[in-house]
Amino acid sequence: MIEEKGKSLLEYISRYVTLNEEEEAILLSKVNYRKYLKGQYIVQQGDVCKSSSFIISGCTKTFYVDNKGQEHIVMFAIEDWWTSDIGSFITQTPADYNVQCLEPTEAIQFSYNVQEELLEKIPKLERLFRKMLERAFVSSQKRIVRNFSLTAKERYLYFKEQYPSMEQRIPQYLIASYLGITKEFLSKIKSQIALE
Amino acid sequence: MIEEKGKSLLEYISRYVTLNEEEEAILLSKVNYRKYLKGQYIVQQGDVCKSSSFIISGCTKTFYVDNKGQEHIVMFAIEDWWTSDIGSFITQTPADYNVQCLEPTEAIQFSYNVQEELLEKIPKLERLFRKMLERAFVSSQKRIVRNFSLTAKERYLYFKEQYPSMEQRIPQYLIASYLGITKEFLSKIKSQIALE
DNA sequence: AGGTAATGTTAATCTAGTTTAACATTATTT
DNA sequence: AAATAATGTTAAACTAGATTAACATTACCT
Repeated sequence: MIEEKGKSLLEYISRYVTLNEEEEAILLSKVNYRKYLKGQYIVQQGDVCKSSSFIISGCTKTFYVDNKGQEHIVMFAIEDWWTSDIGSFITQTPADYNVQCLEPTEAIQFSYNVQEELLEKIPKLERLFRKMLERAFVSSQKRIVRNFSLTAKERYLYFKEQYPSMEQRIPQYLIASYLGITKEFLSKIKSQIALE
Repeated sequence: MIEEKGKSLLEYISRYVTLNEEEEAILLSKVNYRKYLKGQYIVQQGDVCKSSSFIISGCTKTFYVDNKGQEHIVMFAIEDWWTSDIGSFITQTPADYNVQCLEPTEAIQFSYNVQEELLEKIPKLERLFRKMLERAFVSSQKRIVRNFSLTAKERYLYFKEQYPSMEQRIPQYLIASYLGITKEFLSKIKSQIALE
């Protein structure tokens, strides 16, 4: 089961480090395959995030509910993306974010202990995670800059261009939240674009 | 020279991984100590960022000049912080950001090649960089959330509380830029706080 | 197929933060 | 000590985006 499902994960990993067959087998023997229904939570704000998930199929939203009860989308994840509340995962303290499935979602999960164990057995994986984090950090920084230097319309156009497949699958009001604007304003932007 | 200056770096590293004396010596023999005057650039937008810098003393700003000519502060760095344009550094492509010294600044620098070499000789360093990046990524994500869910005043108060020493050393108009507001509006916020 | 919940639109009013511009204060240089 | 540059303040007019509320459309459930 995992062997078959693990294909996309191994393919992903091979972009960063080269594992031999034995190492691949060890890895797949330790991780967990898990299926979620639409609407189910992978992580809940307040719980400790026990594992980080590599998405095989489906789509998730990561969001934060502020003290006024407002939901703010932090990120989306689709096939071949990782998702978790990293802050909670690395410190094993309660999560700030929720990760919820927008579609039926299949994931391969690394529990905290398994990840530690794997890093010990296959030290090459340190390099994998380092490189993944480098990229994640860079794109997070770039997003901060975009949020400051672009208007809402420019941010929307950028999102559309960068993640065309997400634009189709995700409701507009969630995209608005990701962009940091209201759904009404996104609607206005779209109609404005339409008659350009 | 490096031995003496390297103390704070080794201390910093020891918070993440344990190096033996030999490893510490190798590390210090490979890195470079460098002094900058106030106003000098460590990285310039458009150049490839050749090294990443650990600050021993002083203070830097990382900023981005957008296509309207506006400066946007991405981050500040003081003693015991790292700075560089990581995106440029890891891919060895032209930098998006400038890193400029706000004070006379001393730094220990890891060139790209030296970092690669060190990672090979002291694999434990993979773990160090992974852990540093985990923290950097988490705090970057948190900043995105703050920018969405807090008002300008709340963001300013948070900054003051988190980085009291920076608040003293850095001109208000740069802090305003970091917070994503104009200097005039920060001035207004401050006078409003003053008469509360 | 019909009913309900989820998603999307439009428009009026409002507000947090911007812009412009003039002036005040503090450092830095000579 | 004066002159200049850098930093900080105030206030009026303006705008990007929020809020509210009513309505339209689409998807989902039985």
